[in-house]
Amino acid sequence: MSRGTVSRVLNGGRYVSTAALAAVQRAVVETGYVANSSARSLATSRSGAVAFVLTEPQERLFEDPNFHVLLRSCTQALAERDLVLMLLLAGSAAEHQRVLRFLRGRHVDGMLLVSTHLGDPLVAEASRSGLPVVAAGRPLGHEHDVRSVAADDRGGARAMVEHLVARGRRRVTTVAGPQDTSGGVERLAGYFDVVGRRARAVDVVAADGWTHAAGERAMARLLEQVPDLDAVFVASDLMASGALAALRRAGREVPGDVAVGGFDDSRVAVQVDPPLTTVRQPLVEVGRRMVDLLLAQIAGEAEVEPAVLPTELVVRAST
Amino acid sequence: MSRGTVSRVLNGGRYVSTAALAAVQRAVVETGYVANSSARSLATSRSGAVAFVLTEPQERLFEDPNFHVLLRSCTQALAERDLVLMLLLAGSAAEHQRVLRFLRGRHVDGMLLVSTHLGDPLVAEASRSGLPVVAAGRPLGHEHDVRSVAADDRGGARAMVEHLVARGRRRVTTVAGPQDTSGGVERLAGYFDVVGRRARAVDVVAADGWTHAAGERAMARLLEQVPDLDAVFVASDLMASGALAALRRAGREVPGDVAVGGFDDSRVAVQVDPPLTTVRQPLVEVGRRMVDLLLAQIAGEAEVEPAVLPTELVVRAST
DNA sequence: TCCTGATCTGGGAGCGCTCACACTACGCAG
DNA sequence: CTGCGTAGTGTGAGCGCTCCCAGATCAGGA
Repeated sequence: MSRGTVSRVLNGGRYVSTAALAAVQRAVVETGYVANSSARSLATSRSGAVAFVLTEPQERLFEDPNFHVLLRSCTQALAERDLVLMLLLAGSAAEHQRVLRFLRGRHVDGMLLVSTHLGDPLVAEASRSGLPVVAAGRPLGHEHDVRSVAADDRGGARAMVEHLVARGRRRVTTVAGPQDTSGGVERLAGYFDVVGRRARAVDVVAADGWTHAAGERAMARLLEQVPDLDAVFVASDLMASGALAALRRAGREVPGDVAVGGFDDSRVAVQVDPPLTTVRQPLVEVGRRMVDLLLAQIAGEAEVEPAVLPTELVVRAST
Repeated sequence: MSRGTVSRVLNGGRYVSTAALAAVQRAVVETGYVANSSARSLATSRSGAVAFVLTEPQERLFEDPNFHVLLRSCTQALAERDLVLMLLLAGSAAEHQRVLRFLRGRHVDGMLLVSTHLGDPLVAEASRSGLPVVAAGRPLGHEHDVRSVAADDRGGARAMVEHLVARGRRRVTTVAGPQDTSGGVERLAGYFDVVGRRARAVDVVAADGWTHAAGERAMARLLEQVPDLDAVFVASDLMASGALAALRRAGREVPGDVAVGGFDDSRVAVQVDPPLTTVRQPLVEVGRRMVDLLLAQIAGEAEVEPAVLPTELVVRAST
């Protein structure tokens, strides 16, 4: 039995007699043989691993459940294709350098880029390196050279604001997300789509982060600027939980005095009181599609159309 | 300039002249050379990667912030030593098989085992395989053959129950965690340490999961069994947030009617209303120590003493 | 002067695979 | 009977490193 035959069996078994195939398979089971991955990588120049790169400072990562849903969904989708996920953090400058060195070392076959900000140098470097890359969310400033998968942020925001208006609310305000991220920009655009000419500058406060605390701060400021507001669309559930805290502290009833709408339909939406009306983002699907796009790119397929997945309004007690 | 010299420079530079060293370093910078990791792995039979294995069904992973703190801390600690973390899920039987095959293929130099249950076959396999392994939390049934790092669950629980008693509460009950996990068992033991002879069977309800929903269910049952309870120690913050919901639904004021103590000091502790008195688990430190122990084991050091890290009572408004 | 040991360099061997190609055997059409 | 295509097998080469040994150079002591 030659090495070549064994290798053929292990890689799909074309041009192998049934006798040889059975013999090899039996031997594999008996000896518990597992191919050495480094040797295989060296010979094929494919590592079987994909990097999942988080460009985000500590606080958000600790807090935001969205990342974890995405992380899990990507891990699973990769595992189904016998690929493994390597988790890389690129929050600080030092980490950033390490990630770049790592990618250049061709440890991985591709890269999933999560939560990028406008001007993030990693996006530019990634697109320049020639390594297959797929971003979660529209990569601001690199829409044309980096493939991406995103939820329909703008459409979802529009649906939410329309819902608030349909509930009879007169003064619909918004706590927007950070404006250097695609989610922040798009969801605010959706708000303006509906509010249109009636929009006033004071009705909008952009939070300085996607966190609970940032949502609380932004809501407090919004209450100062617009004391008679009766509805607020908050650009994420986590920020909305902070907004609820600010409203409670100000003595406003939800939804009696103020209707609150969130975004994401993450688990915090049902853990707060009252449960949040929100916009469901199909994050599990986003993860799967990211993996699909990445594998297509690794295989050399040339599709560049970014994927945009539909969102869905989920009505609960807060509006 | 020979390959040998270059290799020597790249690996610490013993027995290299300063001239050669400078020349190689310059060349590396100029050409942007990065060593190929598969080739290096093949030659050294070290992969530079460590597996982070989650043995847990979907729901908990989505919910519990503890995992993410641990995940991040391990990722960071590994990165500082130029190692990379591979995330593996072993929730279902199929995933389980894949993980085993993966480990046997020597893709990784070691394994961090998180959230194991009593009777988990992965623990047995891991300890048998000879691959360096460190578990988070005492690995029930394998305390002597698998190294571990854990917080002082029992001591922390004791401090919390003592605190409730010191607050003048007469009927201190507990929502315990699942009894097939070390956290569940140890924290309940800490409760009994304080309550001692006065303990009654009806005062204890073990939840069937570590989730918000499980905490809510368990609390509802506890209220049925002990209508006059005036304090409850809940074995995790996430479950405590569920317990708060159940108490609110039953019309009980917190902390007026019922004092509620949690465990973990995760971010949910400060996001619920009222903020939870809880027990801080040094999870970041746990992650670092796990990595330390694992690297020591990989290096062949023989220490087997499991690490137990101190906890700390954090008093907030719920008690 | 010669020997010894320390420092440094070069190159062969080998890590465990896959790939490409040469080769055999065999069936079937011309 | 010859030629040709196809299924199946064996083998050399090579992926890009590290390890190890042989050899060169040089300083310092006998």
